[in-house]
Amino acid sequence: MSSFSLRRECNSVGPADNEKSIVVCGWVYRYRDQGGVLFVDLRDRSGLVQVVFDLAVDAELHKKANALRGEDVILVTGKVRLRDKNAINPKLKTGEIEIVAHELELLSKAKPSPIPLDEHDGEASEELRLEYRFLDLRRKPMQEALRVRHEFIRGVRNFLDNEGFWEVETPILNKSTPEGARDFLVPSRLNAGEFYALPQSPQIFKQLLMVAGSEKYYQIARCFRDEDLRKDRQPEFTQIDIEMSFVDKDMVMALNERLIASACKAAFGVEIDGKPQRMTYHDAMELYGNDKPDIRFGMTLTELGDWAAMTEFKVFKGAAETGRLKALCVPGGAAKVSRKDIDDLTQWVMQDYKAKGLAWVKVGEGGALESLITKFLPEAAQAELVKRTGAKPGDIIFFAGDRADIVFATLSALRLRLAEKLGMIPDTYKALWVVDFPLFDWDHETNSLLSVHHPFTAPVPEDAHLVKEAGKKESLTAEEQKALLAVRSNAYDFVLNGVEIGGGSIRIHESELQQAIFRLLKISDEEAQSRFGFLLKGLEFGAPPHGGIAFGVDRVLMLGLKKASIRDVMAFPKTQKGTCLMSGAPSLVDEKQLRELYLKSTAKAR
RNA sequence: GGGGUUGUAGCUCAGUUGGUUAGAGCAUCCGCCUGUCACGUGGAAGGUCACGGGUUCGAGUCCCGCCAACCCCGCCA
Repeated sequence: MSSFSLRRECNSVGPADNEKSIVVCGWVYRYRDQGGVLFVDLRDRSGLVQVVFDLAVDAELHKKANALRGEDVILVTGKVRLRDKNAINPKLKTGEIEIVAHELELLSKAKPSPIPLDEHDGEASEELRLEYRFLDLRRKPMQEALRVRHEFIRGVRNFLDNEGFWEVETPILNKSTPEGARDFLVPSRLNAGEFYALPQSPQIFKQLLMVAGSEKYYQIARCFRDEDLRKDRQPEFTQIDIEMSFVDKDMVMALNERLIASACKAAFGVEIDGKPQRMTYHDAMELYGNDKPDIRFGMTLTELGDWAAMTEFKVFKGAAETGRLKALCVPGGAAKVSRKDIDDLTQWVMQDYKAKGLAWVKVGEGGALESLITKFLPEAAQAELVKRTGAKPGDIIFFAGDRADIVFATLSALRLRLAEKLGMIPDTYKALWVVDFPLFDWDHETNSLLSVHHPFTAPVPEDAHLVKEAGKKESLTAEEQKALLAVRSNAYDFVLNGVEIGGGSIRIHESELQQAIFRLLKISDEEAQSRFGFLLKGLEFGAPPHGGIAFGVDRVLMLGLKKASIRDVMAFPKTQKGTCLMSGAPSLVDEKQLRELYLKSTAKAR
């Protein structure tokens, strides 16, 4: 029997083990050389325990221990001993005992770590942490993240298993469906010039599993999208992918509320209170300027479209006529937002959100409005403005008047940035469902309709006839097409603290409706057949009504663990340019490999 | 593709108006210390100031370029 079989986890050793001879293994976390006595804090996945090497007990062993350095991997055989009262360390779970070493085996010598692993020595730059990820993952916060991630996914599996779901795997090597995000492509060696695509999500397969009679499917699915990265976006990420048959929207939403509550309880130990509220897309945009609003704080937008006529300000009047005019009232902002801040904010919204400027009004202590534009605001307009925005002395009001999308983007961004700056965002969790998204969007480039979600999303039942009727017509005028922008989709997004963590819909299960949608999206029969003919074919062979959802595991964990990016909840994430600083991926490959794949690079040699 | 921030010892950072030999803490190496627990303590070693140009008598510092990491816009059905 090897000594390993006798091993105890460091954190498991306690007073009950007094006088017992035990084996512990792990990494040298800290060592304290007192001359005649040497202490080693030994770390394994479970935690820390103090090992003592005493010159008086064994001089040879003490000398051997003297050579130990941080991160050396050792095996210690020793006897557990209760510490003296004054030597107890209350900060350590194992602080009441220590292990008097009788044998020491150096299992693996370690070079000095290029990054600090001791929580008290701070954190290296992320660049170095990614290069030495195998060391970074030894640190407590990262170990914790991996553990919680495991608990979360286990919670999901337990819940869905209890609800009768089957976990089914779908292909990673897929057919490319150039729709939505950019595909990662994989060249086919056996089929010259042809490519697989990595799945952006298992969307079509999970629908076909419903056609296949699986009824309740889920998968912890890896998804791939070749788009630019953000702190909450990686080229590969993990989704809880779910699809159910014979359900309506409310059933899907209700199940997922319980799922998220259950998995969060398992992972974070928190009870999520009550049912998340539901908000229409329309309300989310009008009140927050955003389809994924952070509702942990108020500061909602004020409608000023009809108010513009009370002013003598051409900029406002013009905006209200051709676009929208809305305002954001920032409580206490008059003193906290300086002229310099306003200048910076103005430059920011012009640069990033295409705003033409940023008008503002401060409410003085006496209630009088102070601004460069007050001269355009008659008494009555000023009073009405204060009334509508609910502004109090000391507040500042920002205006955005422009094309609707610019107004929403500008004020939404301002709201979030100022709330953060002024410390208005409470440290809580608030979730909501956003529903009644439009089914179509307008593509200004091609002057045609686009899917907001994906083309398999069903309209709400009340609006389905509009789509079917429009689909029957040979051609539609621009007006007829734009009328369809009012059609609502039977979709739902789950939003937590201003982050979209899940989204789904009831799908189209009738091929007639599906074909109408394709016609409206100007996807020809041939094109539809070549791109997703296998789904359309499936829908013709008895497809049950079905719907589902997908949750971003990384994003939920980022929020639950209060991390600044999803990189901190993934074991081996990529940089913003999609590279792996540890492995060096992506990399050049041999000419021979390319030839086998019928590929030739057009990249210019560096 | 665009805007911004950062880059100085192994690590985290300081470095004034452009001016002598670029500093500190931690880590490393050599010592001292028998009850520490982020031990303490004496000493030593450690620098392509990301990289390439330029301005200047003189550049870590100013200018131009470039690379990388990060944040944002575009993009992400």
